[in-house]
Amino acid sequence: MKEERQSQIPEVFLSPYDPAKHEKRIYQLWEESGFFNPDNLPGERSEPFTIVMPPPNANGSLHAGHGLVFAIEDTMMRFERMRGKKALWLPGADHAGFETQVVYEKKLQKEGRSRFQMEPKDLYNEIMDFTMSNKSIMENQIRELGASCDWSRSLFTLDDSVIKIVYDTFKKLEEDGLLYRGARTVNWCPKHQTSLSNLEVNYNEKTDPFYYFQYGPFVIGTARPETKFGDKYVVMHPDDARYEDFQHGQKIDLEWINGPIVATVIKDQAGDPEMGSGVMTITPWHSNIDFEIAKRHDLDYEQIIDWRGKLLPIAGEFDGMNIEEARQKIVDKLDKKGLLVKIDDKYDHSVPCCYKCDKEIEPQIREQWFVKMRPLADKAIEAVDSGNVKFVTNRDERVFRDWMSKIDDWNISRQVVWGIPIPAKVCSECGHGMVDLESKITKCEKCSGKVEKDPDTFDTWFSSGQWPLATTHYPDGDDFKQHYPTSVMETGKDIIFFWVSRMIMLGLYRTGRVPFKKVYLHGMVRDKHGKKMSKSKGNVIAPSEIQERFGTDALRMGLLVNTAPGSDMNLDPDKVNAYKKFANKIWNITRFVLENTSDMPEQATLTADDAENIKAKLKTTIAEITKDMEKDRFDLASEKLYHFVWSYFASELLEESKPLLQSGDASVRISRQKLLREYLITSIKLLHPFMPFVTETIWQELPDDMKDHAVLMVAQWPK
RNA sequence: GAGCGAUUAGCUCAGCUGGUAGAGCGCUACAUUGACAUUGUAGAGGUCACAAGUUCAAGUCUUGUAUCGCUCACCA
Repeated sequence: MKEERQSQIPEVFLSPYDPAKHEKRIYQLWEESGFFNPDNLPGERSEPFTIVMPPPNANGSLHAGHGLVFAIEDTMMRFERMRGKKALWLPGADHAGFETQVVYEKKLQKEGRSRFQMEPKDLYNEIMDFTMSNKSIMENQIRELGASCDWSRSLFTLDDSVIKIVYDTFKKLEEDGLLYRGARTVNWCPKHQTSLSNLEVNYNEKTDPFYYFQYGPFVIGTARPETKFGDKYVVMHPDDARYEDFQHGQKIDLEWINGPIVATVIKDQAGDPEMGSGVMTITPWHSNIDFEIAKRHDLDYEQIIDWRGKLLPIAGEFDGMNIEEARQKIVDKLDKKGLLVKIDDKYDHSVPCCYKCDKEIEPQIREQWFVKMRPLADKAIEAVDSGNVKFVTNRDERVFRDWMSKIDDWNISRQVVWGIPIPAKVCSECGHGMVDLESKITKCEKCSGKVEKDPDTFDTWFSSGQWPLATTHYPDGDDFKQHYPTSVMETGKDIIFFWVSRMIMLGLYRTGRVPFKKVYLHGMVRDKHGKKMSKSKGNVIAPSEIQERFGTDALRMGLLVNTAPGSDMNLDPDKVNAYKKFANKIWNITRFVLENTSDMPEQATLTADDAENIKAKLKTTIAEITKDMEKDRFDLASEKLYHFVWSYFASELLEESKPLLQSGDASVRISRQKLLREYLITSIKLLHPFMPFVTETIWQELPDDMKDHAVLMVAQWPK
């Protein structure tokens, strides 16, 4: 009897579900079906559903965080595709400017080379080769995660069409008076030899000595004696009674590090009477606050520290010395001169550091391109106010508004070769910058001086900020007409400022419309104890490793179940293993149902009891799951499905069916067969967005009369 | 300095609009040629951080306290 039944089911079900045996084949089936491309989808589909994929950096392998990105986005896509929408997921790869260059520099360092000994062109070409080979590895990993994106529309952030849009935006910003080139304080990394945006700077807690020096009649305090050579202005608050005898502009002769100097008294609101003695000297070239004061009073400023972190000739005998090395020597010298008042050893402060190398940032004045953010940010806030962009969590919306309300101008130029060149000329005489898309400008518009091509490249986020325009081919592309604004922007909450906010601002700026209607931000993926994954801690889990052990579906479920939107998730292999078992459970349910329903007649009717069961249990489950998914609660939907399938379908329904399937009453038996098939087909469909591989593998083995389409990916979502 | 979040079973976390607590792993006992050992059944284990308040009713709402974490800003 048993052998007889087994002979009627596909042989594949006789052994446990083995993901490695099916996943590749199934992805190929999808890709060859053409259904990743919305133009090929079956049936009439008018309503678009579009996601622009956050293009992964093409400089390495996918990490666990990417696993979460693709699990969430693919689930969204598959759900909406099955619901009959014109589903388009736009893939891409990011050249990731500075990020990639840093990765490549490390590689060069291992080989005993340095970018500073290379021709920029050679360096660029090497990084291009490196990126291209990583890109194809990465794209295969995206396929392995089951991503149902339209590869025929794939784009790279350095493609010509992308650069064209970026250049047009740059030009338009100039025309609209939103772009300027100016000498301003920038965050300079002495190691990487580039400026960084404020977002690329981390503040590290440090305890340093704090020095008090006699500066003429004043005592000044500083943690950075090495910057003090050029200090010839002494600043105090206008209302500070202790210094009311000193007049603004008053000259004072005093002895300083390298001999006598003339200091000038400046009264400015920035002087904080509470701080130390209430008096400070300023170093405008190496401090933003000091620079602001200098600008207010039209003071001189001079560079003290060079681009490599060494002292300049103004330092006299300290010329050419590293600042770390010079500090103590300068203090010693001032001490010998009797100018050292005291040293406070426990001064806690936070110092700005490069987010990549952790080396201290040296603020420097440098000519850079800046975008005026206020007008762009105001439009973005309006878009949120009017509900044109919605954040899935209120928390994200608050964070967004807060940052937007106090945004600074954006330094978009980088001294990095790996990126989109800035199409501009710079006057070698007056420093004036001119946007020059066609390279036609030969002399300065302002002073008729000689011009040179700007050697810098764009901040990678300036181009990424226009990614929704690029991927939909603004302004004439069909995808732009049909799919912009896109439906959801799903990405990590760590790049809300870097990327999400800039896309909203630049999208609004170019098109007058938001680039996406909804923002879903996921949290970070950590190790099973909630610790950040890092190579140094050795707790990094590669998605591929988990996929090999448990299968892709299990990884996806492990990432999604009970991970509330926006909250961090801890990836525990034991949890993933639970869903590996679950995949096998579905597999065996299918086996049971097929074994017991192969003789079901075509004309099967449900008994009243079974009809009632479907109405009360199956239909309500469909409704609940659908509702959760519509609210982007994939964490709840997946958990409910797990319990519905395992605790109810397998443990209860299947068990209670066993005697009924043996019933002498044919109508009872046949009804039960029909009910089980109904449950199976519905479960497989509901699970498909979450566990696409095992469900499609099963689907392909099911008899045709159970299916509404040959490919589950485009079958109809249950109602 | 400012903002945000968290605090629920041994561990890691859910609990969405308030109705006497759930999952995975772990633990204990029992079962076994059953669709499934990638198993089944049963079970132990929680004054839901603390305090006060609103309410017929609070893990869920309000306020405060403590601890942890994250983000932003910044100092001479």
